[in-house]
Amino acid sequence: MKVVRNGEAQRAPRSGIARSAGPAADLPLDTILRGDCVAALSRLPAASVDLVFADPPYNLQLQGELKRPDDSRVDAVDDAWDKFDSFQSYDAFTRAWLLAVRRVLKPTGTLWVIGSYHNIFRVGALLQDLDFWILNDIVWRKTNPMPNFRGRRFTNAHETLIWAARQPEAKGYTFNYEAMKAANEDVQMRSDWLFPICSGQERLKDEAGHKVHPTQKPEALLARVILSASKPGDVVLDPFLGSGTTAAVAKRLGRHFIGVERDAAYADAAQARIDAVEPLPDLALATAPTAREAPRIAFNSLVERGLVTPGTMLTDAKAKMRAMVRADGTLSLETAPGLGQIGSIHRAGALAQGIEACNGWTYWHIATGEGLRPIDSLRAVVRTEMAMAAE
Amino acid sequence: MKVVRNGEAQRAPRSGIARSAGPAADLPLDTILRGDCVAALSRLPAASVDLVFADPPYNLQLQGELKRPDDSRVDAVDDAWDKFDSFQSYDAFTRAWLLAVRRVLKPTGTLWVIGSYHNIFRVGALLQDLDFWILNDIVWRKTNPMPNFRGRRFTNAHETLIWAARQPEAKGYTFNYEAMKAANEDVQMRSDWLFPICSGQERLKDEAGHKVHPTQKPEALLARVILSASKPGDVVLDPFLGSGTTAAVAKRLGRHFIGVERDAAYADAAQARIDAVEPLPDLALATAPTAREAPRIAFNSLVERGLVTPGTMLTDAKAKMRAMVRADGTLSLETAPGLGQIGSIHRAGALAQGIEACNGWTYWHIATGEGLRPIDSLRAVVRTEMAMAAE
DNA sequence: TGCTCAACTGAATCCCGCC
DNA sequence: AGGCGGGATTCAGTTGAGC
Repeated sequence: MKVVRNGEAQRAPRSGIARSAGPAADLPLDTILRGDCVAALSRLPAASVDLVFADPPYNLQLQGELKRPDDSRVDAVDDAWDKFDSFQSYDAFTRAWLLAVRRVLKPTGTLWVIGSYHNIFRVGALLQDLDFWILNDIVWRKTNPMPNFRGRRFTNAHETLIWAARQPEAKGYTFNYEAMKAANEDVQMRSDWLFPICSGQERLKDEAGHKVHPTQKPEALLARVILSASKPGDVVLDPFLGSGTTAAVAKRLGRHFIGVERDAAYADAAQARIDAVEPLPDLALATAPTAREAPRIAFNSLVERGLVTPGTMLTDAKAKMRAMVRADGTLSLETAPGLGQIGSIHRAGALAQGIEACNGWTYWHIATGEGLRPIDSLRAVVRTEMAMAAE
Repeated sequence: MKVVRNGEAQRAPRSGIARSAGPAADLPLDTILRGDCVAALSRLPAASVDLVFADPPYNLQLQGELKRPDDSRVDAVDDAWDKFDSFQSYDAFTRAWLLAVRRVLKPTGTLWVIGSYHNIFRVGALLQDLDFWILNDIVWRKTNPMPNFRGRRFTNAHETLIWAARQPEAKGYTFNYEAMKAANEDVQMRSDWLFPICSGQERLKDEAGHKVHPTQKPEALLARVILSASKPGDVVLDPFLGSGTTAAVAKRLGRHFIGVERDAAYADAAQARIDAVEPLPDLALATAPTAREAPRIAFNSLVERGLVTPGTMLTDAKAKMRAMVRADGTLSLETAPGLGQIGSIHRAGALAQGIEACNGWTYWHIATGEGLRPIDSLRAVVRTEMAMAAE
């Protein structure tokens, strides 16, 4: 399928603050659009949204009354009405809203969809058919799932989320790797997440004490989605807003939201909920400075600043390989025979090990009063100096 | 789509003894059929198999080569059998073997398929299209998955299994509910299972020490599948036998097996492996208990559960050092100058003291009505929740 | 024999900005 | 827009050599 790509998307700055460039002026930011999501999305400018979270109808095939995905009642429920028709119309519905989402997503934008085994396989296959690019499937493990009452199956204790980029080979999508790792005891965040279901105080209830929405998602789940895949100031869209969890969490986390909801009662409850949310202060939001986003420092600038003197010998951590620092910031390998023994700290490190690539900042060490230290520690000094100078 | 149903299917007895009636006389029991699985299955009698476990190619669609941070190359699954021209051709392949499986399944039979996000959505959607009836999707959580080396996604730490009945409203399929519950410390077995990947002694190696099959599954996984969904004496079919895990476990557990494998080297290795298996005595066929998961709690989960609010200030025991809790569960040191003052509770604690490592749980304290308390004291609440969700 | 440590490994759709 | 090159990136576990 040929996909229309939009050229107007803004590029986020490579370094500096993590907050993205401002959203397009004609976006209905921080509002709930009432009505059908495909129609509402078609009125938004193309390539304007950073992150989409979608919690579509699950197409639960309950015995008895059947409803179409658009919630219209099936006129004549007779025996001829078979499941294939139901899947087909669910697929058509899914395809329609996925295409609408694709149009409003920035090229660097990503999409999350949550579902259960009733619908998630269809959604995932359609995502692939429509040329989205799956980045992960995520399992939400419920601490407190509903038990299986009949004892005829395993307790259905999880739901599945799919995280997908707008297109294959998407570069530049947001993934706050360091924040996720730090949030997970300093090991990489995995694809299986553990959260309680939404209950207690968090669960919206009407005056009669009945739950407002049958499938309200926990805020913790949305918080992890939004924190992992967006930056403060980004635009988060939820085409099936329901009780408004996505919008409430986005607001609290300093993101803009756009919600679409066609049920007036849901939209009213969501609006009231969102209004009561107090955004967190900026300081509690700034994403951890990632190594990738840190200002680039050339090794040569260490030489220029006098932190490293030309002629200094660098070694690897075991002091086996040696290289001399030259005045232009390149290294000269001491022991390598033949040609090509001069290059950047990275090339020299790769040559020293006989491998293709190497991070010279961590490979090469310099002798100090307290023993060998990686030259990366000198770069930290420069970075600190620059940060102080900027204030 | 209209699905061809086989009229010759036998009706299983409505109730009765746990051990199934004997298998059909013309079944090639306990053998490996060499060749293409669709062709092999077409030669089996219809409605003759109780349980199918299928581990089809995943269609991984790997692009280039991947290297670890130490520059070593990841030994990827690049075999020809995993390559498909398009999703369309993968779908055609899948549809063909699913239809072949449907024919040989008894009306009470069930099918398991394992896959990853690369293929499982297509398999699941096709199962539904072909009128199978999904009973559960099961998540195999890996204790020791391969990390994400580039830090651009979540660690892909699970695979998905679909458990489906041959047809909707299937009655009389086997689910050993009590055995599963007993194996799970007397609470219902959930849809998320925790197992290590297959390695060590269990992993088949050739004379040169290379793995025989790139994707050998752990026996523990197959044991749970077979113990949950079949009875002793049942016929278990694996259309993609590979290294023979399904057959080996089936034999050990007192089930008959039929394996199909077209690669001669795989089939030879599987045959040798199966020959070495000693079936368990009848009395020992009771299920083995599963180990409980050691609860590991991230500070972030306290934030996600609302036990600690973003913006809260933590201090050390003497209230000298201060740090602010951020929305993603990381801390921001208040007094450290320059960059790099954001990190996990452990990193922040180490930074605050100028030491290499620190247990943030005991270092950081939170103000309560009864004075400062270590944040470790907040973990008990989460531990209780997690213990209930653990296996 | 027992301990330590280095080396190796696993179904993986794994970078990005600048010229 | 394609190529170049700086430089960022890993967890749990097994095996075997060395002491």
